[in-house]
Amino acid sequence: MPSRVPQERSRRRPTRSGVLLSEDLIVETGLRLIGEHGPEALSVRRLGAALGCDPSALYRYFHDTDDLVLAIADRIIGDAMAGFEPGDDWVAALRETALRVRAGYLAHPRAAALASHRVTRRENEIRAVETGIALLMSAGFEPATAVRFYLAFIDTVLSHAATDAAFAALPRQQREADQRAWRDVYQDLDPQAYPALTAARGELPGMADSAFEDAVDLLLEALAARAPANRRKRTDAVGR
Amino acid sequence: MPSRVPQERSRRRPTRSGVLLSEDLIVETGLRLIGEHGPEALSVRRLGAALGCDPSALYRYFHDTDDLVLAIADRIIGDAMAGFEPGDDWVAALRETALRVRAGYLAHPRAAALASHRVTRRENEIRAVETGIALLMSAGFEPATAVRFYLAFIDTVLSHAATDAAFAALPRQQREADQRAWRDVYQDLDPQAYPALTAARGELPGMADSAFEDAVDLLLEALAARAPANRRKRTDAVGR
DNA sequence: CCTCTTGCGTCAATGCTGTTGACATAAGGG
DNA sequence: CCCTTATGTCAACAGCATTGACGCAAGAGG
Repeated sequence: MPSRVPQERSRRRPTRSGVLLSEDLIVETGLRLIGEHGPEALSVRRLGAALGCDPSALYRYFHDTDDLVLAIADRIIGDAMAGFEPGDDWVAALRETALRVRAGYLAHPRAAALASHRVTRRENEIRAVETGIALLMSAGFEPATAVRFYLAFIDTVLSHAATDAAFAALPRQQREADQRAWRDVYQDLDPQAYPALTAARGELPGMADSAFEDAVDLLLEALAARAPANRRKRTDAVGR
Repeated sequence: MPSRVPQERSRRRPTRSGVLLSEDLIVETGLRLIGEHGPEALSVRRLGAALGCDPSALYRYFHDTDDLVLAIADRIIGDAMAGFEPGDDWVAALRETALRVRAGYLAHPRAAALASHRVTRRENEIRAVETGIALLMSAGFEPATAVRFYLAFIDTVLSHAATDAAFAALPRQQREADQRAWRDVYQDLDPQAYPALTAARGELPGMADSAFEDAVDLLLEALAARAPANRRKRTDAVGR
């Protein structure tokens, strides 16, 4: 069997039920399936049924299911970063990247649970990596350092976003129970055994909120402090 | 079928191959399977084969496979923080907390990947939160700030640890493909379209490594910079 | 010591899952 | 208009979790 996943398709044939398949349509249907019925609903058989085609037809478009998952992940990235143009302030640009990625994951929490820990190797991700490393190099970091710190930055962003998405993907009951936990369980503790928690008692409900922005801001603060071009403005040393 | 998972067992019968099953033995065998043959080796069939019993016998001990995974995860949690005593240096103490959590997750990635986004509300977690907030208050932070920053810290640690565990939990093929991705795909890019990636080409293989320590160190750096008691030593203002 | 109950290991079956090789049909270039 | 071949379909395989029925034997009661 030669390459089942050709680059371009000139001979598009409708399926028995009349649908014209395409990579985009499959990815969108997969995203919809996951959104409606949870991540476990993404199987070639269900996808085939939802699309009105034989399950094996999908292998004409994706090498295997993992390939499909990566395509879905890359679509989320692309949607999140669509229209993004970094300005002059590299810190602000990285901050917006962080917020956009998080928003993208929260828009598809159940798909994010599946996709958030993967390297997609596809166009949208590559463009995002290019932009991020360029921003850090414009801050004066050497290429090696820029790569390391970009990785630390984007891993923090993706990890937090995945956590927030996983929380958002929980059933309402579990989600609210988790939120109440910080108020209920942590309120009646032995002051002797837990002095710090007792002192901070009134502040604990805030634990239910996401620490995403605090974490990102702290990280960017440390990066700004270490940046050779210390003035938060892009040096344009690397151009564009 | 009445409760297949009784609390106590008085009538223990050896399996056909002579093994006496028990919850502990099953959990240990599961951990061993994962350790020896990778996370994908944990299936009721393989576990049955490894134990020398019919796969369905496991359902006498665990309600379903998720129940089994949680039982395994439960054993992991206690191990990670066992014997931890924070010293005088609050930054070093938080750093060790981070490393311990990550090590505990990485030791048993598949179980960790499943359990890592939940609030346990149990003793070990509460003690860790107490210790962490106490450390930040000893650095001079107000209770409200200490709570916020502890959340940012522990969320970063848990999220990164979950990411690393999720990666380690991938099937071998996908894991190796993800690692190769940075070397293969990102090497032959159009220098015009991707100047930063081209400049950093030689450094990209490092992207396959974990950014955990960089991220934690950057975060602790920012916290130390913001700490009112700026000398990295605990003030003992909060006691303990 | 025998008998009866029932816990628990075993077997077989169900219905999922991904994946692939062979086949048929129609699209569209020459 | 015909021929190549891309692409949708079909059937089959192997592996997965799970469960109901079955029967052996462990251990309690007499």
